Amino acid sequence: MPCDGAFLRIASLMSSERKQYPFWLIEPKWQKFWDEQQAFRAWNPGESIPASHPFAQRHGHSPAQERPKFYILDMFPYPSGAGLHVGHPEGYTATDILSRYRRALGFNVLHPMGWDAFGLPAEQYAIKTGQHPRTTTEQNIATFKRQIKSLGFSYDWSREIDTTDPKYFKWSQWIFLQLYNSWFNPATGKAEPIEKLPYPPELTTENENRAYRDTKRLAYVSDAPVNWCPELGTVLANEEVIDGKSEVGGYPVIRRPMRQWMLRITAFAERLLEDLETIEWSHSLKEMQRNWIGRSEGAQVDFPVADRNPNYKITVFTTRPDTLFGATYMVLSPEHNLVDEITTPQQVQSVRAYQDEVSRKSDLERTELAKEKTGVFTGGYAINPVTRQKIPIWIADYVLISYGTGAIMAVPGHDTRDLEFAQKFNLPIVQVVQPAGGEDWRGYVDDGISVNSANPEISLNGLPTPEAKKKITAWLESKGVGEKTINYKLRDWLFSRQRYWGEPFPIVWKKDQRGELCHEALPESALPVLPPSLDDYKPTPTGEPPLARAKHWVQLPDGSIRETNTMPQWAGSCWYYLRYLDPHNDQAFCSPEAEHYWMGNRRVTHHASRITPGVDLYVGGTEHAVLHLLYARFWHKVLFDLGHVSTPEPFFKLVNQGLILGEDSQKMSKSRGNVVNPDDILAQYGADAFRLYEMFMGPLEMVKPWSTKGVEGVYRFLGRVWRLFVDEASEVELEQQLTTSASPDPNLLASVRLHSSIQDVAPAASQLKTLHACIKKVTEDLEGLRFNTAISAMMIFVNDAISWSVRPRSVMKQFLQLLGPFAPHLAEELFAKLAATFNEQPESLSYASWPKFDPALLVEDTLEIPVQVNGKLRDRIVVAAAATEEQVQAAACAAEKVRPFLEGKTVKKMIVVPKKLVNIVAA
RNA sequence: GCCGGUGUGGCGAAAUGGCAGACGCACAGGACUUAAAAUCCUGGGGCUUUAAAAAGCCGUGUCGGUUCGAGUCCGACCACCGGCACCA
Repeated sequence: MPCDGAFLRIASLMSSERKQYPFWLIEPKWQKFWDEQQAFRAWNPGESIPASHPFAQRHGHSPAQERPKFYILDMFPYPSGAGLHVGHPEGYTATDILSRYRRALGFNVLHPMGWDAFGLPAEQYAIKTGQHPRTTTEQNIATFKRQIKSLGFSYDWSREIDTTDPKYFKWSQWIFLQLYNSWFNPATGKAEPIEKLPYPPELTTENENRAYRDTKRLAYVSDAPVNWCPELGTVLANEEVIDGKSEVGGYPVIRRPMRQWMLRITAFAERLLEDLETIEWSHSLKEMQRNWIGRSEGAQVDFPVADRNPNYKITVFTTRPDTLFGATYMVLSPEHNLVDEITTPQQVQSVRAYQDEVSRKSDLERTELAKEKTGVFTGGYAINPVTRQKIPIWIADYVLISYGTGAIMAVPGHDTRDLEFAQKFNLPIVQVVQPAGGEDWRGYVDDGISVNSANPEISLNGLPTPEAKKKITAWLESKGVGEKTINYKLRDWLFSRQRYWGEPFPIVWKKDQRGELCHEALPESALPVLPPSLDDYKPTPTGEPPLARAKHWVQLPDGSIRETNTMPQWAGSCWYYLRYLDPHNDQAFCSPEAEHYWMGNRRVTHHASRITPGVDLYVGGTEHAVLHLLYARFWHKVLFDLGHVSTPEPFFKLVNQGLILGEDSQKMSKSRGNVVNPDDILAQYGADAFRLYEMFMGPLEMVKPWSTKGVEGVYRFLGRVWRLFVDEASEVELEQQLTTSASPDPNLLASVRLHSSIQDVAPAASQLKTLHACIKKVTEDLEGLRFNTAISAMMIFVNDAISWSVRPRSVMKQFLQLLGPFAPHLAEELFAKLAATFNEQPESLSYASWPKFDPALLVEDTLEIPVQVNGKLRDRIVVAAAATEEQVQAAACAAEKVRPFLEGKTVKKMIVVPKKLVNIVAA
């Protein structure tokens, strides 16, 4: 495919359509210039800055760490074979504009880019074609990088990272070891080194200690049922399964017990929830995280099993302990481990049959498709601890083993699901809550007043639900049969995958004295653990990872064997923002100095004390709301507890860019044929127009449809800017030269002369007003991330300035500074031309200090003020800006079109909003 | 079902409680041109009255409220988009 930039530019040059301005000469010229100059290199503490670098020229020789920092981050892309789509540059343009703006304000800006390159698509492609994933990954990265570079983003490419680079994933593995070698201390609420773990006194042998230790690690091995996707040949995390299908590819997922690595994210549930208060994320995103964590407050209650050894008890979790008197039966999940104990001989057959039937159902069949409740009676009974009645124990698949305790007390009177079940199976339904509004109590699930809820020791009758909950919980606690509990929906993170293209675990398995397999961490010196080379990357049907095929790699000389699972794609993206801080450090994932400077805080923080900003601004799509963003927060907190980072949260402010839809307002997809290829747009209109259009479409966070006509609009605007600055005759000459010259030579741009109206004269008051209104609007809008209205402010400036017969150089120069962050190539070109024409010291626009607006210049002498009568606009009056309220009132009443509306009426009141409006209330 | 977001011209959109529709697209008219493209200028919410200038009325999803004044604040509802969902 001839998708080379130069080729496309020549092709577009030859097309009949006349171009607005020679962007195809300007854009590569400045991209090359920035590259050669390393213009956007961010400086770490202690680094010496070459005197020739524009940062040094602007800020002198003072060390970088004395400048305020600004860390502005994009979600790094997965370099797919399809190349960049128009959604990527939306966020990237926004952050680029802000990076350039912050540099102009004098900040030391860290704005890096990298590649999240481990993952399934590369591996599947490898299986299909037989190429090593490394090869395709490198090709894809090269394409992405070329496309991203052609947009002129001001990334510090010296910090580029690639998660598949052993120099990078060495530290992903290192962080895994930190998790492995830590435990969560509930007393301190923090991750602590595993060496500090206290052992219960009853453990005596080292084997017992080891087994205990292994159950406490933040990275642990579990045999619980997991989401297995046969089609992908791997297990998946809960977060990667949507409606019972794999997020990638949409293949069926079944539950199956497998020995897997888990990360103890649940220990951090409360902190992950609480700390959302300390960061500036969108309301909806925080809500999604809260939802996923799914905290609910309630009580655990023990129900003794009747007619059995009293040690048998069923523990349930309920958010409605106040309805305990209404619990008329119990339901266990079919997988619950007490089912076998409880089931009576008569019921064994039907229970087994049901368990068997359920186990064959996918999650989708168990939930979405199941309209009718199913279940069977176990034959066993439990004792309701408050009514002392025997209540039947059922099993049913509407009770999930993975939530709460895997068992419920059923209160059919006040729970929709229990009611449905009870009606189907003729189980007793009693009322224990009286609705406040007199509705039917059956199936009433909201708060009300407790009724029928008393035994000789306790009565809830007459109490509103919240008080009834408190009272019964306290009573249960006093009896030792229950306690207040907080339950989370969040499950521990399934962290291993049966894949080739991922980080190997730094873990080996050995046999202990008794011949049992146990795991052991490799020492740090063994890192990075490189994956073996394989001929066959295909998953195995048994679920054994493909790495197991590399026999020599798996077997170590001392007889131990390597862990053959690999880490999920999220591992690399969990901490990449930290590696950017110090990407070439081979002694640590990042130096403490770099971490303190870039993640630390020089500004004053607001409310709670623990807050430090971390990444100042993070921009990316919502699709990572509960995956990457939750996992990264979790890892960051562990690193924080262990003293490796200085902030509890990684990303202080986070903005989601909205999805860009196709021209037909539908999601872009190949099948719909509405996909816009950035390369095409770039070839036709140039990078500056592309960037500007993506920002002009509407607010960053909104979902919005693409319009190629809209690109033409901003492209015309850039053409107007060009013509505002350059001499038309000299441009015609350039065009003629271009038609004769074989290859486009950027040096030809030198022949373009500045427009003769641009002169070194003092600006008129009206010109200054136009300029300063623009400075004010653009500055304020950049602070508020309102790129679309900032651009319209610049359009207003140009629409005005184009009619000026004299264009004062100082005004035009400041306008270019405003334009710079948005359309950097064009602005640099004109900025340089301006300097050259007036023999000014050439200055890099990238580091020129941001213009300041002067409010005094915006003050008007006279004002046009609308006059309303009874809230309806009737006329406008012109008054002196200094006019008193009385004068304004008099002028308003005297206005020609106002008088007819006052005739025969008395003026009751007059509202005068200074400099804004007059409203006359008359009756 | 629960949670969140969004509803403004033909379209993308803009408006610290104070002139609704800035800016742009599309469209229409004009200038330039042999012509077209490009460019430049002008005009566009709806309805009614008028030959016209002009004037009046209506208008920000629907209904109601607060206010001198509501796209904006409050209450109820409707539609669309996104997330979660047999979560006890």
